[in-house]
Amino acid sequence: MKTKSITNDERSYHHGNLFSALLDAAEEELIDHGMEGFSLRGVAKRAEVSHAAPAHHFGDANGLLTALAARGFERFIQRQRDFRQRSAPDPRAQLEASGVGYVAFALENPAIFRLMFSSDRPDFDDPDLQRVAESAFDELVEHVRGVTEDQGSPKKDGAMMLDVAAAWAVAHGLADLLVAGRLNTLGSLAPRTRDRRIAAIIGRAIPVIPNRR
Amino acid sequence: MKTKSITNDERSYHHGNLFSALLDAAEEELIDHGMEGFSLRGVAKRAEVSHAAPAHHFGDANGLLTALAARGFERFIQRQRDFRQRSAPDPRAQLEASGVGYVAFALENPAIFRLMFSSDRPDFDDPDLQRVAESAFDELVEHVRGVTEDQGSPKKDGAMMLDVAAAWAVAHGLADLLVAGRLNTLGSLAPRTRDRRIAAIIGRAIPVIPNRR
DNA sequence: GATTAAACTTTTCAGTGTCAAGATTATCTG
DNA sequence: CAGATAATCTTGACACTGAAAAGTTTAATC
Repeated sequence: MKTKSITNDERSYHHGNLFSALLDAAEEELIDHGMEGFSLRGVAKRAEVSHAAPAHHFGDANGLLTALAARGFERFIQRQRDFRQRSAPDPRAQLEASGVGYVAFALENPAIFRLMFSSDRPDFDDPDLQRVAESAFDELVEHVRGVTEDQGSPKKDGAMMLDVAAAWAVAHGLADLLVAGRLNTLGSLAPRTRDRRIAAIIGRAIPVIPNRR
Repeated sequence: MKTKSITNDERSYHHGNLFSALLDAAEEELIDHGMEGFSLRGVAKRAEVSHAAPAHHFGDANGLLTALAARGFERFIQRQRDFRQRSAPDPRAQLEASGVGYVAFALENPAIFRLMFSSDRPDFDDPDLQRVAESAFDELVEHVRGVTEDQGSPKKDGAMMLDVAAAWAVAHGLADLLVAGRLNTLGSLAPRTRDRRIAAIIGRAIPVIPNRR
């Protein structure tokens, strides 16, 4: 009956696109209060909807966070592509650009990044989340392969795995430590010089000279 | 009056050493239920004490977690020392051993590790926690310096900072990804070979040949 | 245009962290 | 060795949380 006439025509009993509205609200809630103070009821209040409304779309609170993490991974992938496009086309520059994008995403979205990598709450058995998380991993592997093949020495799978682990670990370590505010010698630098240092560090992950060991 | 005679003579009104008993209980709680399902009342129940008892020793729940994180850092430092002692004495081996110890601690104490590095709850302005966390950082810096000085090329502070960031980032990245179960190509290896790979990766962080760039 | 399904609300419940007030024991002072 | 005082722990209350159940409103379908 009483269609609360908000500025816009929206807001009848059925919200229309509560699903994405709740994701937005959840992201804000996470940014404002952190994982610690995250509250499903707070999210519902933000979306101007009853506290039980989210359940219908996401099951429970962790379901909402799972969907939010999945959306995070999509943007995460996209951000790395952005950095690659603006970079030189040679494989090594491309890999380093991916890493800089990895870290940039983390610094731009610390709450989401932590949700994606340092939380028990998202359900990584969820098909959507699993698919998009794997896809992020696959792109990394592809760019590592690009570098090693470019260096003329096609490696067998074991050595390849070592390179992937090394590249991923540096990028992730930098991102996680910077987000936690633990690497301020790097973090307090101006963005441009900071990104140059990050690229340099990531470059070390895959040695130019074929390592013996 | 009624001293409930437990097997031991303990358990009067005053517990005696509730402080450390609560830390132990909190650690178990964290291991069993994760940061997600951590409950102060659950901790109190484990220590067979009323739900408000922890407050007197730790203020609030985050205070308890702060103290737990601090104890974690002490063990963290100790674990790295263990690995160093069993390793060759040359600077590079010492640094790599530190890194392997870093990762080993994380894999042995995933819940505590996450509390130390990926949680908002501990208060890093707390003097105790801050001191011990800095001390962990200092040892790392010292061993990085050891490697670079050993290579004959004494670097100025900027380059030194880069080396520290690189070494820390790889170790931390490996630890965090392994704990999250995201690096199973590495994580599913037998411990000994796994540790060899980890040492190799960490070694890359500080290039043998002075990098130009 | 009636029936069915989907979207959302209201109510309720057990569990949480924190605070205030009370009970018990240890410690310190004379 | 008392008597006071402080430290330690318990009890009870409160506002808040996530989830489940049942009810209400709108959309979709036949």
